[in-house]
Amino acid sequence: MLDERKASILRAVVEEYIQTAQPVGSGHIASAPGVQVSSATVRNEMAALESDGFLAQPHTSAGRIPTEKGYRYFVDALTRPSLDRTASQQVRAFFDQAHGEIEQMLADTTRLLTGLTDYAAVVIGPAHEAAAVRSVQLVSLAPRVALFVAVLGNGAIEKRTIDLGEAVEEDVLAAASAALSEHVIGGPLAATIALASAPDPAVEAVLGAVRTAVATAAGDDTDQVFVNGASRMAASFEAVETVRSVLTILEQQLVVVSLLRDVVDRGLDVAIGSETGMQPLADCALVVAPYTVDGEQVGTVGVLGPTRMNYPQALAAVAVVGQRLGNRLSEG
Amino acid sequence: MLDERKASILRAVVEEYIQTAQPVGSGHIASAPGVQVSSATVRNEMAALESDGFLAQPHTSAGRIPTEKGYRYFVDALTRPSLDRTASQQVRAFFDQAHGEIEQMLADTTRLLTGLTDYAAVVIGPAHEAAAVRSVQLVSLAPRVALFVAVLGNGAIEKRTIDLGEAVEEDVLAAASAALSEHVIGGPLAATIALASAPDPAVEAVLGAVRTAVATAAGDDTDQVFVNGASRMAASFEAVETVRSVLTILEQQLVVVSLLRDVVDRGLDVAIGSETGMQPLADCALVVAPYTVDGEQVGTVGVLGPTRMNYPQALAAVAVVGQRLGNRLSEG
DNA sequence: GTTGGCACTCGGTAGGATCGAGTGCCAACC
DNA sequence: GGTTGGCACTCGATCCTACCGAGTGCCAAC
Repeated sequence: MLDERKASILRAVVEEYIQTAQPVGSGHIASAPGVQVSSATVRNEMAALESDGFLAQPHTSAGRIPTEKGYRYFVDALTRPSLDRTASQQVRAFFDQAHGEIEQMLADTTRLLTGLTDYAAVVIGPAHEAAAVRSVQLVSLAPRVALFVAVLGNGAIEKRTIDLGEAVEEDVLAAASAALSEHVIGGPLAATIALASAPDPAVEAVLGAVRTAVATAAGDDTDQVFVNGASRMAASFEAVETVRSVLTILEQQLVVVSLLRDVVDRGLDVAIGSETGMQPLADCALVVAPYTVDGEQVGTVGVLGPTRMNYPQALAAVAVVGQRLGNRLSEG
Repeated sequence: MLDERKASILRAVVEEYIQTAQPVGSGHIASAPGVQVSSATVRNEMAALESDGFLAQPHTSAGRIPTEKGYRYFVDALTRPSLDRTASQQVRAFFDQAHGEIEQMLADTTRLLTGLTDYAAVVIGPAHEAAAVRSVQLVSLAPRVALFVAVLGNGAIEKRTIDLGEAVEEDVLAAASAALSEHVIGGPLAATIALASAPDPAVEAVLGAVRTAVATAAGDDTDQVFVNGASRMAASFEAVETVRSVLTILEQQLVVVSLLRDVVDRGLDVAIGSETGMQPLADCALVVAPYTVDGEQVGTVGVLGPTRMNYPQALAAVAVVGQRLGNRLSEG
């Protein structure tokens, strides 16, 4: 725990550095509001903060910049989420008029977040496993190929191509559809698909193909990920190499999902630099918030920016968007 | 038209510059295979090529770099698409094992293209307008909300949230589904949706809602766009600012679609720099190829790289991938 | 028409001087 | 004892200069 004055100085350093991206010297801090001591005193305190690991010096005769520990303390103890009026109005307006397909809405949500924060935004869609099935159907596409289509309660669709092996009559397909409907509708897809069966061996063969098709891809890459604002990363960093490696991460949906999930599972709302566990994100910070639909945690929203991000704003934006998105999806 | 020797020199300059990204001097060219004259002669020819607008000099005492006109001549007259063995095997292997959902396959196709070329890849999915409908269905999601689901012949799904205005009985929804099925199945969705009607006013009301919902969003953003390898842009350019503006373009799906469509419509397979018509792409070249399904042109594949891209390779890769993708989608 | 020769250009690099923001330390002060 | 003004010091950034060399344009000779 830092004493009052050290805390004020650390806060001032972080805030200044976030704004200017330049190492900040004792002079600037001494003239900042909230610090009423001379630059010499500030220097002493900053030296102490440095030896405690909250600040670092790029080189001897430069100002200080916050370390990861410094940012962490800032986030945990020195600031609180805050969203300005226009931003919260923007959020309100967005969710008031949001409508249409769920995928479109989630994609638009990423745009909202990048607009609010000017960082890259990620939204992970509600997991399909949990959602109740409203309708299932088998549609013949080609003599030996059918499409299994399940409509979920939230308007999402789960589909799977079924290789039937041999030509199957329309009415067998219809019978299989009926058998599936009977057992699956109203429950979650993954859990109930095993229950469907039929006495007729031809129908049963089709059901078998459907079961395996649904099982194989389940939980694998069924998560829908929406990413937006990757171009903002280029604005946040000087080095092209940094931009490239961060973009590479953002392009890998599976990596992004596990990254966000991991952070949420650790109970964090911010992961700073190495806390992300990914070396290419050493200069990045990730702000996340899970959202709940009908009380159940089903997805995550987040923004990815430089470690010197505007944490109060990002935290507030992500929190309120997650909250609102959950509400919006809960009402159906 | 350039004489033989000027052509050889231009080709050598372009090839060298593509490889090294450095202005190339007369000495290098004179020692290149296919040019048997002294550097002095090369200098004379290069001066001529410059005054004809094929080459440019960054500054007086530097080598030459190709202009857009130089690249254009190179592409049109000095080179032919060529793909090395391993690359064509990669393509073959990919399409031999490609299977599953169409969206997944298209997304994987972008990955194939970035892998082949090391540039950003774009695939525009088959337009839904043309595809024959295999199945339509109305699924109730909430008391006043239904989901219209159409399964298309290629395995794609078109869906639309329907705001019913007031609560509608299950059986009315079923009747509307049946009426839709009757008129729409077998034809293209956009064209046949207007035909569906029913005597019962309650059912007709539902059908009206469906018609407007399908009509409003038709042809708007129904194109599926898949982009991959944006991080490669960062590797191609020095300036972060360039990377940022190109990324901004790639993030706007509508812009990407109209860009590719525009190039294809002009009958080009390559758009170089300002030929793209987009200022931020001044340093980029776009290689595209439309693909056909059952003889009809339904989509486009392309790669976006720096103007100094490997045209022979990119042209060949895009052409063969477009060809194979069309075949793959035609066989159903 | 081609070529070797040559003076010239000019970006890139290296070395050196200077500047100034910022530091650590110390003695004086309250 | 904590705070502060003063001061010598550090070191990156900036600017200048010299220099190098790749490359050019031009010209006279072949």
